Amino acid sequence: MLQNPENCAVVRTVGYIGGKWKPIILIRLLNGGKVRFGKLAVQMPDISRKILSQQLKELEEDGLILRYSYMEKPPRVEYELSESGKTLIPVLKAMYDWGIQMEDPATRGTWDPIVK
Amino acid sequence: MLQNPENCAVVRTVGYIGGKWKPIILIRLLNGGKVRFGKLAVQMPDISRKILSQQLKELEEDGLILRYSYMEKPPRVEYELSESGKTLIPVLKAMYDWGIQMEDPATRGTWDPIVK
DNA sequence: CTCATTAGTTACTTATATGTTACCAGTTAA
DNA sequence: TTAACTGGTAACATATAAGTAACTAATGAG
Repeated sequence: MLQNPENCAVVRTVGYIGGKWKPIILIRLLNGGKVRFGKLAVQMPDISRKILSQQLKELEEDGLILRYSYMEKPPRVEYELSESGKTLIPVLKAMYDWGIQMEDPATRGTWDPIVK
Repeated sequence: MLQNPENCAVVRTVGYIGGKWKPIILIRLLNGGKVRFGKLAVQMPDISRKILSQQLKELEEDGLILRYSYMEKPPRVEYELSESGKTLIPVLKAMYDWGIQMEDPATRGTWDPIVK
């Protein structure tokens, strides 16, 4: 995880949810319910499956998501926000709102998975 | 800055304030007023002056802080949160509170520049 | 004259994050 | 019997972030 020499709580939070992909993964799981690995991969075309797998494993190790693996062939694995992960919702909301404010109107995207 | 292929607002926010040092710098400037470069350097013993300088420049280029350079020798430079930077306060607060929740009690630090 | 002062920069090195490609296993359908 | 399905992993390559050491310039103090 991100180094944190001064043991700053904000840096710690960045370590848990920062980076290029973790916010997107978390937002995909925000609406609740289990989501399959393959569905996440389809929803995020630009992330490689290796990185997706790696990020999911880190989120699971950090206790933010739960992983359900069914012993079937072909395999089926589902992910879901944990109780601890749900406490992130107001944090993600604050970061999301601020990021919207800072968005260049000319480059404005339509990507808005936080719908409610 | 951090790549953001899906143009996600949360990732954008991480790009502005993420990393190992930016949260700490911003928190140091939260209480308002101008702070000299050297004072920041003393308050953050583990950051090299080169990196501190670089991070301050990025924050300034992003419009989050203001830089006042007085033409004196030896030089004097002061930094201050901009109006745009002040809009970060609720975001940092949310991230700070969450980070405190996640802190391992055994490793609990005493570092708490958000005093009020 | 010489040294300390301040806020940097330049060149170079190391660490961390992210990415590409190829490969695997057990079952079902063609 | 051959291919497709799924959720990975291993080996390798690159990109970004962070760190180190040496150096600069104008003035004042000793």
